[in-house]
Amino acid sequence: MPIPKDFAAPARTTAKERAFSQIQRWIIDGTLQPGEKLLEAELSETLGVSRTPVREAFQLLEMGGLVAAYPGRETRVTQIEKKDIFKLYSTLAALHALAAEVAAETIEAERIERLKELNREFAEAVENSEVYQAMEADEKFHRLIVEASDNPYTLSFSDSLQLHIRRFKYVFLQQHVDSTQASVHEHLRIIEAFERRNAGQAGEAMKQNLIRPMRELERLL
Amino acid sequence: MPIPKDFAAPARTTAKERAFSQIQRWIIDGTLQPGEKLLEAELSETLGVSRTPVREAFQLLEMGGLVAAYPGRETRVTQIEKKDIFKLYSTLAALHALAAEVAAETIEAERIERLKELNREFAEAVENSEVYQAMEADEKFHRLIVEASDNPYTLSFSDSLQLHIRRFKYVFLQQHVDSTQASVHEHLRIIEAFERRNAGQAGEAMKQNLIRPMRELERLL
DNA sequence: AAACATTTGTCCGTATGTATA
DNA sequence: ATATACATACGGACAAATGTT
Repeated sequence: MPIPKDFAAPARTTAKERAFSQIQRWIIDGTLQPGEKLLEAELSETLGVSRTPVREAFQLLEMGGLVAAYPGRETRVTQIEKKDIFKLYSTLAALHALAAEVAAETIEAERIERLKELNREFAEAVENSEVYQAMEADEKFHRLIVEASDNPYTLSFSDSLQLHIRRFKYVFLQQHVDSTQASVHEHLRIIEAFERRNAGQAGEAMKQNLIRPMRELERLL
Repeated sequence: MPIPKDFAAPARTTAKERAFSQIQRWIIDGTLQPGEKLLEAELSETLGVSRTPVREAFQLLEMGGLVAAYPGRETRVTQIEKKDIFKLYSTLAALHALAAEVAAETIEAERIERLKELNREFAEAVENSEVYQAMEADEKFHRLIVEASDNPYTLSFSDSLQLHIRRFKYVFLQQHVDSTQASVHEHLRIIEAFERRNAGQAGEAMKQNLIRPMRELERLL
């Protein structure tokens, strides 16, 4: 079989990117704690690269809001607090509602089928209390809708918010997430709205699907 | 008079930040054209700094979507096209509508007063066909509302979108913007909604205030 | 195909600035 | 207040990769 020419993204992976991804993971899963000071020298040794890619990674993380840099002084992991739940979810709800409205007008049958699949996966994971799998399926479900809305700005903002939310779940709830039967049904309502090309219903169902878990999270903390 | 201790942000300005700001300006005002290749060496000489801060600036610009980096190969200014008008404005409208709804519940009299001032400035600039001043006053008006909504995620996304929109206006319309009398009145409706603490009206008026100029821009191109 | 000219990616040294004793 | 230790910001050199002749 002929190898398909290294299609889509030949982009080789640089030391900077590896450093960035790894440090990001450590912040999200709590290995690097909120408020912790990051030392270039220490991390560069741990990661087996020089200080330059680590420095560059810090700056990217700063733009994403995962660390705060005080030039010439230090770089620290940002804090996160209960108030952020509302700020994160309300923003995400606004963006995903928009995405759902736009997607409702143009989404293809094939993508709808994929959404159904993902929701089945999600339901199964919920059934079996596999919280991590449920979270992943849920995120994929939402991301596919944002992709269908064909808006790179929304997509990038959404990814950024999801990261912070994930971090929140890890730090505060040790990965316990709000995957419930209710969410499965909300997903079905969204899919139904897509099939009927009903943008309004799609947007509303999407908002519901984000506002409800937000309230639950707030109640838990 | 005693100098006030370098209050709030003592944060010294680094070479990286200067490079970042300058290159960003050049991209937005079209000095650096869409699709143009950026050379580290050339820019570092122009800016009178070494390649390091320039490289760092490139990476930040990439996160903001103003340039695209192909690792090991090159970095280019991103393209922009008519389709982006809808993508940019619809996203901005969703975020600003949210901001207006939240702000309506909590905004203080003082800030409302400041909004009135800004809208007077805006109206005056529109009256005198000072398009640049009008654009600036309009942006300040919107930004103040987002600040009032007290959500750093929305604020940072909004700033990012405004940059792209500004770039759009420069590149396609040579700074001709859609500042009309209609916008002045829409601003008044938003202010009125704030005074009545009517979140729904605030959000709707805000959407109107963004969807209308979007349509006008689309018509013009 | 191979050597060349460019340009980027990475490393590390040094100066400058910051915090601490 | 001064000195000391330390971390960062920046520069410059080299290595690796790209695409070009």
